[in-house]
Amino acid sequence: MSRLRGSVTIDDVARHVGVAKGTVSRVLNNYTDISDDTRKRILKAVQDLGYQPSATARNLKRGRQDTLGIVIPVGHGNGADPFLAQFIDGIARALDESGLDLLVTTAHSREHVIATMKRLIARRKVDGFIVTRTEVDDPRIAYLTEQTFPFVTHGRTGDPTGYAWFDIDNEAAFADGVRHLYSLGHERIGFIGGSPDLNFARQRRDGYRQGLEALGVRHDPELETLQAINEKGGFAGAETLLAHKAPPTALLCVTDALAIGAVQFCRELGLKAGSDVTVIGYDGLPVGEYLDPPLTTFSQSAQEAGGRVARMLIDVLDGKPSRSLQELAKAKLIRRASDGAPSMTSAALANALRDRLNQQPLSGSKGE
Amino acid sequence: MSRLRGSVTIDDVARHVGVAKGTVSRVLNNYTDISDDTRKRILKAVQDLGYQPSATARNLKRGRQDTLGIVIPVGHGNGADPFLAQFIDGIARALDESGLDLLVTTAHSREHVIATMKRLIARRKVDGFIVTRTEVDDPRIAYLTEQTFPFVTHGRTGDPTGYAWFDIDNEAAFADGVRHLYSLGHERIGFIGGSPDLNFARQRRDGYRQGLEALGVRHDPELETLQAINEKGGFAGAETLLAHKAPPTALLCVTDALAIGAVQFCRELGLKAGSDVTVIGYDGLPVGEYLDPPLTTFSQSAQEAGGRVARMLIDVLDGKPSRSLQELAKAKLIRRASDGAPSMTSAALANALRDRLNQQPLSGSKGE
DNA sequence: TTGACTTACAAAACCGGTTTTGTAACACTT
DNA sequence: AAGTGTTACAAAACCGGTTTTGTAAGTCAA
Repeated sequence: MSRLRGSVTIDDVARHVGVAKGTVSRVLNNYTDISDDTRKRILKAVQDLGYQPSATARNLKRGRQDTLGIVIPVGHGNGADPFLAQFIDGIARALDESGLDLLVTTAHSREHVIATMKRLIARRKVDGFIVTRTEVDDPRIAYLTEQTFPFVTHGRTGDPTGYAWFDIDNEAAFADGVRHLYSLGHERIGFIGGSPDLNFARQRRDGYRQGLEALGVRHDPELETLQAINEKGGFAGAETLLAHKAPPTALLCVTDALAIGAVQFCRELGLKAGSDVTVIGYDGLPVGEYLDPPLTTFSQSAQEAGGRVARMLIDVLDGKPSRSLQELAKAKLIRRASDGAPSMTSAALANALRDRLNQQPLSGSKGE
Repeated sequence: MSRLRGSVTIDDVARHVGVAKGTVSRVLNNYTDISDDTRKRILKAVQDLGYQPSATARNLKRGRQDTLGIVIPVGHGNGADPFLAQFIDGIARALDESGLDLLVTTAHSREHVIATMKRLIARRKVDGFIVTRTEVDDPRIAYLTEQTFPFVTHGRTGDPTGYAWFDIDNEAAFADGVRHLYSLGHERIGFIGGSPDLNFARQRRDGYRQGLEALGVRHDPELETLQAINEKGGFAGAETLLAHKAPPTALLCVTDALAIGAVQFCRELGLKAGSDVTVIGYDGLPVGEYLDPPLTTFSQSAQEAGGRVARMLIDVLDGKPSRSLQELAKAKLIRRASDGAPSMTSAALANALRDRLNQQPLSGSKGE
C-alpha cells in the first residue's frame, strides 16, 4: 500500500479496470491487439487516476533515459558565458517539444569533463551528449567515439568526419570581415584571437588570413595576437597591436568579449571606437547593443544553434547516419557603430597613440 | 548475453566473485554483515570490471533520482538572463560535489511551468526543485507545497514561511542606496522598478521608499516608474522620469539591465552618467565593468547564491526542517563610475534636458 | 550436549514498467 | 466435425539494482 505522493502505478490502473498490467502498457504504447472497448476503458482510467508512467521504471527496461547531457567546461570564473546561456535555452526549448530533458553539468578541467561524462554514461543517466567549444584535437570526441556513445558537437574539430556536428563557417565570416574592413578603407587590419587549440579560434584566424590573401594584402604576423578569450584579453590584445609602429586601424576580434575589452582600451586612450579605431566582435551578444559605441559583431543566434544541435542529437539517437548530420551555417554581420571608415591613417594613429601614452598612464586591465 | 556498451551489471560482478548479487550490493552500500575477505574480493572485482551501478535501477527501488530540477521561465526572448547563467553554474558546481545532477528545463508561461513540474514529478525524474524569481504570490510554490514536493526558492514570497529560501535583503540594499545617493548630494532620487508581482522588485521599491523616509525626504510618486525588466525598459524609464519638471539627478534601478538602458538614454541625450545623472543598478553583472561609464551596482554573486540554494535543497531532501533553512544575505554596493555627486541641480538638469530634447530627436529604444 | 545467538551469506521479493509467451474463445476452412 | 487461424487478453519474465527473509555453520552459555 505504497501511497506515496502522486504515485499512481500501472498496477493501480490495471486493478481499477480489471485487466493485466501488461494490457495497460500495450494500450499506452499503441499496440494493435487490444479491443476498442478495453482500450477506451483503460484510457479513461488513466485519465481518472491521473496516471503517468515512471520514467525510471520505463528506462530500466528500455535502456533509454529520454535525457541528454551537456558538460560545461568552466575555467577560472569564466563559467557564466552568456553565449552558453542562450545556447542552453535553445536546447531546452527544442527538447521540450520532444519530451526530452537536459542534464547540465559543469567541470573545471579536461580530465574532469571526461570523468563526468564517464559517470553519466556508466550510471546511464543520459542517452547522448552535446559537446560545445570543440578543440582542434578534442579528447571528449575521442572518448565518446571510442565508447560509441551518441553525441553531437557545436563546432568541428581538426578532422570533422565520422560524427554529427553543427558549425558556423568561421573562415567565411572572418574573410568577409576582412573584405568589409578593406572596403571601408582600412589597410592595416589587426586580429585578436585566442588559443589555436580551440577550433573556432583557429578557423577564424585562418579566415582572417585568407581574407587578406584574397585581397592581395601582405599578411603581417605582428598584426595578430593571441589572448585569453575574455574582456581582459581584449584589452591586452588591443594594447599589444596598437603599440605597433604601424598600428592597425581596425581590430577583428574572435569573440565579443575580446571586442568589449578592446573597445575599453580605446576608450581609456581617448580614441573613438568606430572612427579612430574600428572594432568588430563575434557572437552577437545582446548587450553589445548597449555599449558605447554599440558593437558591430557577427551573429550566429546561440539559441537557434542550441535548438539545431538538440534536434540533430535526437536524429542521431534515432539512428540517422552521422554523415547526413553535418551542417554548416553562415554568420551574419550585424553592423552597429563600432566600425566605420578610418578617421586617420595608420601613421597618424601611431602619432596620436604616442602622444596619449605619454600624457596619461593606463589603468591597466581591470577586475579579477 | 547483453554485451551493451560499458554495461557491467551487478550480476557480472557477483558471478565473477561467486557470490549472490545481494551480497555485492551490501558491500557497496557499506553493510556490516560481510566478512573482510569477501568484501575485499568483491571490491577488487568491482575495480577490475569497472562496475558502476545503474542509476536507473537503483532509483527504481530507492525512489530517489539524485537529480534536482530547475524550470526556467523564458519570456519573449529574455531567456538568456546572464544572471541565471551564473546561478546555474553555481548550482552545478555544488551538486557536483554531492554527486547529484541538475535537470534544466524551460517554460514559456506560468501554466507551462506548472505543467513541466507536474511532468517531472509524475515521471519521477527529479527529487526536488529550485525555484527562481519568486513572485509575491507564486503559483509554483503553492503547487509544490500542496504536493509536498521538496523545493527551495531563490527569493521569498509575500508569505515567507513554511518553506526553505535564500534571499538578499532587498529592502536594506535599496535603503542603503538611497542613503548613499543622498550623501553624495542628490536630493531628487528616481526609481526605475519592475512589476510589483515580482517579489524582489516590490521589496526593492519598498527599500527605496524606506530609505527616503528614514532621511525625512518626501516621497514623490512621480519619481517612481515601473518598466519591463530589460534594457528597453530602462531606456523608457529614464525617459519618463527625466521628463519630470523637477527631474531626479539619480536613478536607482531594480536590475543592471534596466540601468544599462537608462545609461543609454543619458548617452543619447549627451548627458554624462556618473556626473550629470547618476545611475545605479543591481546584479553585479560582469559586463557592467566594461560599460561607459563602468556601472555602479549592487552585487549578490549569482554563483554563490546558486551553490547555497543547491546545498539547502540537499538539506531539505535530508529532512532538515525548512524553518532552519531560511537565509537572508546582504548585497554589496560595488562602486564603479556611474555614480557621483550631481554636476547640477534638478532645476539646471531640467533646463539642460529641455535644450537637448529640442535640438535632437531621440533614436527611441532600440532592438527587438 | 543442547538450545539460543551470531555471523555471513544465499535466495527471493520487490521497485514499476515493457516485452514475450501462453491460451481461451471464436471464426473459418475443407 | 476436426483442424487451423485469429483475436484479445492474462501471466510471467525481464531490466538491474536494493532490501527482506531464510539458513547453514559456528559460538556461547547452561
